[in-house]
Amino acid sequence: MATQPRINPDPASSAHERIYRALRTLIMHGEIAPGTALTLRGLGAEFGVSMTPAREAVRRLAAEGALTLSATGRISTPELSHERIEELASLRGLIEPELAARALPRAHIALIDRLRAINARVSECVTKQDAVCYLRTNMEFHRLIYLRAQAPAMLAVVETIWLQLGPTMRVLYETRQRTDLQRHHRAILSALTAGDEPALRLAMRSDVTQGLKMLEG
Amino acid sequence: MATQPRINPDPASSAHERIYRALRTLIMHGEIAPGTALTLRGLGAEFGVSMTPAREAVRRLAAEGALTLSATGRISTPELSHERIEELASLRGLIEPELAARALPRAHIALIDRLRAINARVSECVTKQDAVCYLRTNMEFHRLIYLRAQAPAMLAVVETIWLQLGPTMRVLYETRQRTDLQRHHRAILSALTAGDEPALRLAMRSDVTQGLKMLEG
DNA sequence: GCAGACTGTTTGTGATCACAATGCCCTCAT
DNA sequence: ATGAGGGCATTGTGATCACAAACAGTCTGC
Repeated sequence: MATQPRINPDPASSAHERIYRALRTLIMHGEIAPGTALTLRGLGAEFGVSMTPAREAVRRLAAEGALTLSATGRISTPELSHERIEELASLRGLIEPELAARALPRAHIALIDRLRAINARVSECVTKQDAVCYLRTNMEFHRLIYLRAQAPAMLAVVETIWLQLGPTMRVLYETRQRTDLQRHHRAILSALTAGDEPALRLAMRSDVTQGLKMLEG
Repeated sequence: MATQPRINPDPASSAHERIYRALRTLIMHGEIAPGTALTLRGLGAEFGVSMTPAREAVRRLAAEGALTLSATGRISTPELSHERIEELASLRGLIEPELAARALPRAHIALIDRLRAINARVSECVTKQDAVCYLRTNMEFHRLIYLRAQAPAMLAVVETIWLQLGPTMRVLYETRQRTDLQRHHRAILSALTAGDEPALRLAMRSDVTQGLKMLEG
């Protein structure tokens, strides 16, 4: 691999940024099983770069909790304990209703229509039994609401939590019964339409907590 | 600077870890003003290492929001907008009461005594008009409570938020009147002693939100 | 048969270097 | 006096290398 002259000076497409985004998406969508081992040289080779940018991407993802570094520096996707899952679920249950409530005053009919469209795609994923598809479109649903809240710092925290849950959620949604996954989304849409903040907070909290609580005990 | 042979193989004291911890403490305690520029070579020289570990520490801190990377890659401590401060304050107001409530069943008299001792040191810092001292001991007070909650993921999120607020809080606490900074801490101690969860949640929320809300508007 | 030592390989860490882009400051023309 | 232009120092990026620790496989000795 010869030294590649830097063609593109755009910082948004620097080597470590590309690896970071690619890995982040894979992890958040649950496309990497918990406990999977990664290597810097492997990642570098996979993306056609040296170890340096791979290391930076890994460090960044580790700081966000998306990857685990062992005591000896080995890299792997995290295997979450039940306690940790409960904590992360509680955090979602605290923050996401707040984001929804902040989005509510700005939720016009156009937004709700787009949400309905995404929700239809969520249903497709459920009937197709496609966990990755489900996770991706479900996050899209939530993110579209939260973007309206104009609260980037809160959204960043929530996305970090999604990231930490990613590998585990995939396993989770493949082993559980999929009944009524859509009920909460319908309740969210109703509350958004009616402008009913307490109902919205409740529906959001249920949607977020329900799927994860069943892992405990 | 000649190549330093690796004396200490302990991963907890690797070069990038040392820089990370040192910088993190400085930032969280508000010892670096918002908008201060840093350089990789400068940090490396300061800690007697090359750019490589400095870069990793910076990348990690940037991922946590403790440092800002400009579009051209320049490194600086963040200058938070009022909106962002409000968001971070709201997050604290959501999460920290929950942590306190989780700690409550485990809060024995020994813990409360230690909290009283820390609180006395907080008072000293206030009378000394020492902002850094105040921030450090105040965080110690909160962290000691939250450690009892046995919720490492939640605590990590909260500490990340403290980290983001660090440089700004210093400025904040130097320009405001310091009346009744201790009132909330006393209320927290009372509620802990009485085992009164609703009062504890309320006192914690007030303590956390009060100081930061005055920046808006 | 099996546990423990050993060896070759893999892997993360940190240093160093080349490079391009950025930022800064001085100069000069208007 | 001021703003535009140019050259130089500074800075982040990525590649490459040396090194030591960790891991995995085998082999030996009991």
